[in-house]
Amino acid sequence: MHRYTPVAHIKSEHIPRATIQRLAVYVQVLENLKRDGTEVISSEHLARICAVNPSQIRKDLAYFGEFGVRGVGYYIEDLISAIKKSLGVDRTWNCALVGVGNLGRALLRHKECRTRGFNIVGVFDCDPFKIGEILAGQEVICSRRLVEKVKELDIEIGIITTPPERAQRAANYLVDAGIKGIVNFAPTRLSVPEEVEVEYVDFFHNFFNVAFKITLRELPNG
Amino acid sequence: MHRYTPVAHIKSEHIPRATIQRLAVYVQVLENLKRDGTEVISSEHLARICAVNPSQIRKDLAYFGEFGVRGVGYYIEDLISAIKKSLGVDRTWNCALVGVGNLGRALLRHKECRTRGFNIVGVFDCDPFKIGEILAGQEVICSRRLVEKVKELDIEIGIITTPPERAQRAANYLVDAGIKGIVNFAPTRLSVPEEVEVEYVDFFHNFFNVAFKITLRELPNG
DNA sequence: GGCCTAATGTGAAATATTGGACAACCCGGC
DNA sequence: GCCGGGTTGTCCAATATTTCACATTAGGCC
Ligand SMILES: NC(=O)c1ccc[n+]([C@@H]2O[C@H](COP(=O)([O-])OP(=O)(O)OC[C@H]3O[C@@H](n4cnc5c(N)ncnc54)[C@H](O)[C@@H]3O)[C@@H](O)[C@H]2O)c1
Ligand SMILES: NC(=O)c1ccc[n+]([C@@H]2O[C@H](COP(=O)([O-])OP(=O)(O)OC[C@H]3O[C@@H](n4cnc5c(N)ncnc54)[C@H](O)[C@@H]3O)[C@@H](O)[C@H]2O)c1
Repeated sequence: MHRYTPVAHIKSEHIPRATIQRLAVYVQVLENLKRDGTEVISSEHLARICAVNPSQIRKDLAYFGEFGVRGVGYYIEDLISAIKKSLGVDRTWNCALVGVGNLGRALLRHKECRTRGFNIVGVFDCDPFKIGEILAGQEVICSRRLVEKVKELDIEIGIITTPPERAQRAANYLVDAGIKGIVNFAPTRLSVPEEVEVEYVDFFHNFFNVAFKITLRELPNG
Repeated sequence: MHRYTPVAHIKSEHIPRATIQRLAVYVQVLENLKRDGTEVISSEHLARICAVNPSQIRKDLAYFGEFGVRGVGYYIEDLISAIKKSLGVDRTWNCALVGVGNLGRALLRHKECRTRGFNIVGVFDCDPFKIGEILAGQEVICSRRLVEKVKELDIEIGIITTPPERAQRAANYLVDAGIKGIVNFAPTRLSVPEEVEVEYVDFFHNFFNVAFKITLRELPNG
């Protein structure tokens, strides 16, 4: 029927958001396993670690191709490559960081951004005292110069770490500069044209989740 | 049939995780609207801002009670209180921060943790050079003293911001101390007893999502 | 007080996601 | 080359979630 394809990149019509989320988890777990020297893993074993159902994993992978070997399992190294390629993170994405405060600095110093393929190549702020400062080897640039710099540095993704009341303005600059996607750490919804992809990061959501789950447990009926 | 209950806290049997996620978004948006002086909002208007379906919002709220006024909409202040109460964040949760590196410091300095109800009352690290240091008014304590301190300070939630290879150890300390929930920022899955709630925070998942969505768009078929 | 408008709360239909079962098939041993 | 154990890929049933449609009801106006 169909040929065996070691590392395919076949796309099904629509992929659930939840699948993408889980694929990111699988990569994380697989990279840790690889570091520990494991070479092959079954969907059942991976499922136990990720606390999901084994067929869930196989189904998630099936959206993109056939990466396993029947009777054996998945070769971890190959699987990591295959998932990364499927997600579009088998390459480097140039990013602009807008807003150099506590969080922006923590991100800049975080080497893993680069190793995971998100390379911060431009650092912007509007505070005249910060402009010109060198951080992690990068000069802080005035955010008005975003349009010019985004083109020059071939930036595709903008990271917003300004205070919330400034986030929309930062987004506007990024949109004007022709950015393709925005990762917004400020706790505000942004309004951007339809062709720009926005992801909101808010770890208070995670705190809320824990609080809620604890509260539920402590309810009379468990 | 049923009485009108201004701020109820009625629980349906099972609430989708996605609903909790969205409720957190609603709170964020509502608090911004409140700050701008808006007092009443309809599900339709809120839905537009959050980019969801209006009946989705009404259904999400219906899990917990009836918070709106027919023909009018929702009184924002009341709705915020109602959602917070429903999620279990209408109170303060005492938290322990384990691991005082780049990210840990950024969190400590972030005043919003407190205003959102998550109060970091204990700061722990295993590095002898960091123990004793004062950060944001808090003394860094040796993580071996977690058991003792968690009881003393009435801590219920642990925040892990250690390097990934140390995260499991930090989790073990927290579990031994009788913590109820863990928010783990290290990119590793943890193994903890069934009665401890764990939430994983990894903003690379958000970066992956953006990358994936951009990649999809640029595919031949759009 | 009754009527009209507007927006909620909700049951039922549509859709999406997950889990279970099993045929297909790889690999090593004989 | 064939056989048996083991694990994938996939179809289908079960379940969960989202959306629709509308009856219901609050509030303002006459
Ligand atoms: N610090 C944390 O741990 C943390 C956690 C969660 C969310 N956040 C969110 O991340 C954002 C940043 O937090 P922070 O603690 O780093 O704040 P911060 O005040 O330390 O830093 C904000 C930076 O943005 C710059 N800025 C303001 N307006 C700008 C503009 N228009 N263009 C470019 N730069 C601009 C400021 O000059 C400043 O350097 C906030 O929205 C905050 O709510 C922070
Ligand atoms: N910095 C970021 O922006 C960022 C972003 C995403 C994820 N993370 C993750 O967050 C974690 C922390 O990142 P970081 O940049 O702050 O790292 P870091 O190395 O700056 O800090 C880690 C801290 O943990 C302490 N520590 C180590 N083992 C410990 C133990 N057993 N008990 C208590 N403390 C211990 C260390 O002494 C150090 O102070 C990492 O797992 C990282 O992958 C960081």
